[in-house]
Amino acid sequence: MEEEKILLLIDGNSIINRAFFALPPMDNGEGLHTNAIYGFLTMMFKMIKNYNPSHISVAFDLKAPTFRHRSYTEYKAGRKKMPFELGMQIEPLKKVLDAFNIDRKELEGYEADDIIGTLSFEAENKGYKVIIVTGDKDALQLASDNTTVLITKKGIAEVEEYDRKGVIERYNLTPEQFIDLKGLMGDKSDNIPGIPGIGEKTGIKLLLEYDSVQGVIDNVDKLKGAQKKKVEDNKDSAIMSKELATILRSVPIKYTLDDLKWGDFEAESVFKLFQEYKFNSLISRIAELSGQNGNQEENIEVKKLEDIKSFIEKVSEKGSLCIKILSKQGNILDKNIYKSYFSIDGEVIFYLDGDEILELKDLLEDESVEKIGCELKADYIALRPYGIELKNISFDISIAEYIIDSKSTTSYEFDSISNKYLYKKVASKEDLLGKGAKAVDYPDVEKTQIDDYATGIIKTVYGTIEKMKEAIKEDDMEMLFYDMEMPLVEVLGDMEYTGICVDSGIIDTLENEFKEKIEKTESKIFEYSGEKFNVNSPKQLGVILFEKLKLPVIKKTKTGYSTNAEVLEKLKNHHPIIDLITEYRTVTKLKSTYIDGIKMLINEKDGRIHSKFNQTITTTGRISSTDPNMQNIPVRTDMGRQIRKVFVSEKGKKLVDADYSQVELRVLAHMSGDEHMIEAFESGEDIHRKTASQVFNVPFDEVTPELRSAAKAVNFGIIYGKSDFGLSDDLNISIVEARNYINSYFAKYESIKDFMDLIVASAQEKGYSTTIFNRRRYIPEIKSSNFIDKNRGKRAAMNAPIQGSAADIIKIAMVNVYNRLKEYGLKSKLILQVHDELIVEATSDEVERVKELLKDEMENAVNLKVNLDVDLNVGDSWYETK
DNA sequence: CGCGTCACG
DNA sequence: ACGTACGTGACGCGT
Repeated sequence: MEEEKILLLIDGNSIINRAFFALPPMDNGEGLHTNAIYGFLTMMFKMIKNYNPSHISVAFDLKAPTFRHRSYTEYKAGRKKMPFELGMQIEPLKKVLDAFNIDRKELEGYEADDIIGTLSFEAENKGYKVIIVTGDKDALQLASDNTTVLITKKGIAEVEEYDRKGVIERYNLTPEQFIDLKGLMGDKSDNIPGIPGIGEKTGIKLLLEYDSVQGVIDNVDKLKGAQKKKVEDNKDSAIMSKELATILRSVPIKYTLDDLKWGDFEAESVFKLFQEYKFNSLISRIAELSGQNGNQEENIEVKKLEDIKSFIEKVSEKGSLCIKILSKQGNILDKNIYKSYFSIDGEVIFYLDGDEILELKDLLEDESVEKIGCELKADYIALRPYGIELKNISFDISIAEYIIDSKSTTSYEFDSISNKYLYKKVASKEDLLGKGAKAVDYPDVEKTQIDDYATGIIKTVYGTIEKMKEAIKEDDMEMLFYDMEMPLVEVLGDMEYTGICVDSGIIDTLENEFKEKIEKTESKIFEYSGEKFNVNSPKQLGVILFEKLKLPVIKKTKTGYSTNAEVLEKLKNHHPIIDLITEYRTVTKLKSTYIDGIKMLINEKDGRIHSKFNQTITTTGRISSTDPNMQNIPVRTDMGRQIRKVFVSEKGKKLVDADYSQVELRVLAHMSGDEHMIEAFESGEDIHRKTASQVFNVPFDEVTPELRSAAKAVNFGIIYGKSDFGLSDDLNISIVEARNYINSYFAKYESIKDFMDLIVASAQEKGYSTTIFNRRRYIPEIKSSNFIDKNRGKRAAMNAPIQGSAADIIKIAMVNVYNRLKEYGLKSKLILQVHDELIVEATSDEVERVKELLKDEMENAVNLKVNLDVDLNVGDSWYETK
């Protein structure tokens, strides 16, 4: 059966006009107003979705006079000129339509209406269904059984639908009579006179009686009084008005209906325009639209992997295999695989059910077969309970996209990658499982949907991998990607799978200790406040402190009084309740986040915590940790540090903790090449004291504690681009003094100053800054005209190379440590990374070798202009490794 | 789900 | 003159 032909006709001028006045102003940041284009497009997309047209054309008016002007010079006289902000949007809209390969028409001497009338006439006769969209009711005359006219109401969001029947119901008139109505009542907006004094109501009444303008004129004698006179006096005007209001249905325009076919377009050109116009929310729609029409992919074959032997042969020959494993919810240590999918070429996809994966163990562990995919760490972990160690994880598109553009706002899931590179909408994890779900929860999800989901991932991998390889090469990030990030996938997977042991006895002890302390402190707080309230509610606390106890308000937040630690510090001498509140805050934080939070996450099978390490989160290249976050376990205060007693080594093992000393400052010394800073590190002395002695020109032995802490604050401040204001606040000195410190610092370390200036200038020019290993961070806001954003961008530009290079270095060290432990056949395992610190759980007999290995690999991860220095500590718990 | 708060490097 | 240090994640509250 032939596909139904549906023609969508849009009155371009009418709709863009409506859109302009209906939407608040928008612009693309470069002076181009965009609200009308945006409105037009959202309207058009809605129509495409609702009516699924096979053909589309958009008709425009031209500035040149039309035949109507020639027959009636007053036609459309007095119309206001198009606002400048709207006029500038017409050409860009046409560009978008062209990019979509949507037909558009304009014809000198005729209006958009007439073009629409002509196209709809032919289409109707050829059996099309026609949909006309306009804001102008005149078009109702075109309604018929096969032509539906949509009139926008209230802006552009809603439309009223009229077919022939609809017009009759609404107006008691046929579509043809609608022209007669215009003849009688005229049209103010077009300056069509009609018969003065006859409006919509009278007009309809007359037409019901006499059928048409001619009918009314012929029967003028039957009318009475003033009405009779009006009609007699304006006969010619009525006839002319009807002519003016009649939409032509045979304008001399050359076309064939086939030219109006819709659906075949270059998604990339649309994407580029949407980027230029900053239509971020519309970008994902491109994929939908291209999927909906013409471009649709043929369905890929998904079939059971039967002939394992020949499959293995083929894979070995090809040397690469794309994998996606879907798991059921369950314990990380259990066999949870629901279905595994494989492809060699992206054209045929094979699957195995559940435990059948064991048949591919050798292949998956074959170092000579590259494994490609998306978020392969999950596949690595899913295989571990089966005794399978996925080897040679060589290309992960999620990680590739992360290093290509590590925006903090974008997701690196395959569906957004597909959107960006392929302009195709594929079923996302959320589409498959619903919000929040993390694993396949069979049988909630239809089998075919699951296959489609896996297919989407594998197609995306094959569709994007070559483009990504090019981008990586282009940006000189091959070492970063192939030698650091990709090997790290297995390392992080292994860390996650291994986990860290917790001592539940200690957790319970601490829990009770904290609980008692909280209760005691709370009741003392209530004594002082004279009433019970929720101390954890900043709102209620604010009322007690600043209204009931009338303490001075130090700072306000958007929503009320600020009660943060800084404010409480300033209030502590005003009232004894303050110290209690601070105490309460500290202890509840420790209990809720670190005791209760961690307790919930202890694995019931092995009594360990399997924190997740994420490789695609931070903008700088650092790793992040969640569930729980093992990278912010307290250490700075004594009470907080107690938490570290919870994290222990297994019996017969030790924790070996290795941390880099001043790695970021060393990176700064290296990158800037500053001779004095390098010399400071080469001296092997305490770096902050050494800095103080250099900057303030005092002998090393005479550096006072104050000078040392000033130097330390400046050293750190420099890394973050801190201002004199911030420094003065930190050190409790005047801004002038702080500025003097910074000036002396830069006077001594001239090359650091030059380096920082260079980074900022380069980021301003190129839009990004880079680490030692060419990791990029894009900083578009550095070009912002907003002072605050711009300055924040500058600071980010200065910090990213330092923080990022340090992240690069420890990643190299991690990969090397992991490989050496394996290579030597040691049982010790790398289990944690905390930015500049690695923790290995070592069997007692291996402790010495592990210490040596850690120090060696970490200090020699890279060769900088300064040495790297690692401190080692060993203990039975994390608390002891200090 | 945004906000305020606070834990880490 | 602007506002004032980079990068994270988790919790409880209140809408």
